[in-house]
Amino acid sequence: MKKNPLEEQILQTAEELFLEKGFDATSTTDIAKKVGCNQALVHYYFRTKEKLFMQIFSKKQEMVFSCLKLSEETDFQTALNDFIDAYFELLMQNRKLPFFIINELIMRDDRRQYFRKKVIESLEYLKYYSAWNMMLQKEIAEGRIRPIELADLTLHVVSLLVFTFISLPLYSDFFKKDETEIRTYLNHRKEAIKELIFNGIKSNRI
Amino acid sequence: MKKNPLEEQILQTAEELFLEKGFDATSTTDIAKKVGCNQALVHYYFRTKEKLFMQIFSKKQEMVFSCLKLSEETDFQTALNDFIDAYFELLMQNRKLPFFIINELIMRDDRRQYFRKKVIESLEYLKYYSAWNMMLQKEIAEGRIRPIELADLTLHVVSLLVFTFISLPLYSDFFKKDETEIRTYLNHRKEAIKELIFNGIKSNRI
DNA sequence: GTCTATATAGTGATAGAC
DNA sequence: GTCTATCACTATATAGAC
Repeated sequence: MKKNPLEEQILQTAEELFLEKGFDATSTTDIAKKVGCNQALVHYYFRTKEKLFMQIFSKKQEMVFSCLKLSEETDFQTALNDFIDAYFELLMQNRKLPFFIINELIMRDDRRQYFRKKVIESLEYLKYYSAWNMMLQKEIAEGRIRPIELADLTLHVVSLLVFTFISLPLYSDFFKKDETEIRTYLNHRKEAIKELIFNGIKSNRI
Repeated sequence: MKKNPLEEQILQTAEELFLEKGFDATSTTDIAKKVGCNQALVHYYFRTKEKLFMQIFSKKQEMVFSCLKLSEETDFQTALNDFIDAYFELLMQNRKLPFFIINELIMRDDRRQYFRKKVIESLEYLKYYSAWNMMLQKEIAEGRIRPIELADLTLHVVSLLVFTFISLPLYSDFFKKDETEIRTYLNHRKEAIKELIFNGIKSNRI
């Protein structure tokens, strides 16, 4: 089913505004104004603001989980390194994604339930989890990584990655950085985070 | 100047609601309803919603910087350990503080400028920064800590601490945890974070 | 100081003309 | 499919009675 170009444009503009300002602070009038049409048209295509939002939210939410696949046939350290690279790349190209998701999940109970349901439905993730865990346990057993829960390690990594992008607007605003400097900063942060993680989990028995 | 008890109650209630739902999602009508008075009274005491909010925001913002003082006469590792303890304690007793501050700073340009100005005004922070940095450089020079920028280390620590509390609503909601379990979880996270940090920066030359 | 009433503006959503 | 007009609602803020 081919979409009307205007419908596409509304969807596109809504995405920009929702990502920029969140659900509450974005009105259908704002969207219409930016598109250059009238506000009724937004409701004609998507009926409610909520339905329009959820199309965007569920798409963005899937991006969050898109990096969990791990390259088989390799060791834990390489897999983790690749994961950090992939996730960082995703976030560099979608800088507002972390705050957008977190904000909506924290602010609204129904979004949180929706998100939770999606996670549980996707049994895939359990599969990935146990694959990761087996690799980690092997490294621990063989004395290359100090004993650590996968859940803890995951939280460490996610904290470091996500907060980098949540705090990015403060960084670029406080220090008046331009796009080139921001890119340099982000690449620097990626390496610093990797260094902390890999040194932090490395067993000192070797 | 003694405050009217109702004025105090409005301020208190506004604080709860702003911390819970943020500026946008809290109306002066909400506040009045929870206090048990009428909406006009909120405006009588504070004139505008913005002025009421800023009283709370600036107070909360100061809390963010309240843990920077470092205990003199000690080594870097101990000082960092104490800092993490102090900050974690502050956040455990003010769990909504991180998201509240971040949310307002990201959503509104004027709040960001206000925050920035406050940071710059407080030259105190520079003093603390160079004190921390001297101690760190000493540890690096003597081979106990691997070379690292203080800015990077600070960002690591803040990321790990702050994200723990930003994501806390998701944790307690997803896994249906009660208050006791949450406390256990938080204490566990604190130790896990310390472990990562201290192992991550420790020089392997010793 | 506390109330009711209201001015003004903005919201999401729909009806109906073209 | 796109528009104008409008409804019902909620918001902040103020005026004025008591």
